[in-house]
Amino acid sequence: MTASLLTDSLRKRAALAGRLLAWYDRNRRDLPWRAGPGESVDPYRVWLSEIMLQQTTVATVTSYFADFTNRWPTVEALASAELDAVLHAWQGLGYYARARNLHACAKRVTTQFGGRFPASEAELATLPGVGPYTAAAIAAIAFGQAATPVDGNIARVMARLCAIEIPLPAARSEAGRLAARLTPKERPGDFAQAMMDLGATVCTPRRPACALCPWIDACNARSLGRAEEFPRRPAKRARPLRHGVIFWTERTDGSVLVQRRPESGLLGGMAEFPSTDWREEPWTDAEARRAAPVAIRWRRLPGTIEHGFTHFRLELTVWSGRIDSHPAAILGNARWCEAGALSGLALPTLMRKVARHAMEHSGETGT
DNA sequence: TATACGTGGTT
DNA sequence: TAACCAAGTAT
Repeated sequence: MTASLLTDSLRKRAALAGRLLAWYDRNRRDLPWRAGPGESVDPYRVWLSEIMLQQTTVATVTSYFADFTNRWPTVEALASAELDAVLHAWQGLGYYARARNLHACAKRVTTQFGGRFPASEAELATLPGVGPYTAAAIAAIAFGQAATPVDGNIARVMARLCAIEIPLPAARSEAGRLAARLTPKERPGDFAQAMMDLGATVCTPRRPACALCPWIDACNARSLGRAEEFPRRPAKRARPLRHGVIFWTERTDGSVLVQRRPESGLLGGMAEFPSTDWREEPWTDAEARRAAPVAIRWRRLPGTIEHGFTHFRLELTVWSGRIDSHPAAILGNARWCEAGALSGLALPTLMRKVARHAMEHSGETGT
């Protein structure tokens, strides 16, 4: 018997929710940000985990979450940190606007709300970096409000349960409307987490384990034999390939030229090595020399750095140059960083690849 | 509504 | 291997 959430009785919907909660109680995963039995929920940890988990896997988040909560056990502690320290701790996690908003949000909660996160979905949604999903998730999980977050898991579970034919991203709001009809007054936070766990472990994007699903008899997509076809997705656009030249500028004392990226946009606020623009047209050697941060003898290192961003792929050529003493004319906002201090910089993964490549090839002859 | 925004793991 | 995918938000 399949579910029809718009016409099913309240009792039938409550039974469906109850079955999922029972499944959750049997299969509950112990995650570091979840309160253990008898522990009270800490809104700070819920919020921090939800921000980290945006578009990021549990496996990746775990070590960052442990590091952040060790260094900054409270929202006030995080608010007191320097932005650069937060960016440094966030390096490698990606989507760096999250780190900037995290810091801004901690300050807002500390100054505007006296260190207590607001409990309502509407107030939560006014905080930097907190959108509709995160506001609902915190309200439900940390404050027991009957809110219905819709993440990718929940959208997929609902799209299958109700065979939503509308393609993403519009399917998301439809999924939210339907999921709200299932959300129980009791344990709304557990219900949301149960939906997400179900999506993450059973109702997976590919090859869902329907035999293990507490909703197998209610699932419309399953009854149609089309579970894997939901949610419908629009065709993806190809990611263009962009090219750039990046300059590894070494002083005779071993220092390297670095600079800070603009506060917003790609890798905003993170450290980088001076580089050309990243464009689709490859750079000629002559163009690269003209774009170099200082007029010295450069050599092009063998090989390239390849890196994938969300909306384009990047191929960087690394050029290496050595310079004596203190050149009068450089820089812009660039500065020298001692070799041993590189690890103290907030370097995104791309720039770590560049540094590793440059150091591996230092001493070789370029082509 | 559409696009910008990282990275690592899986298939 | 290239594509796909992940507990989304800001603009």
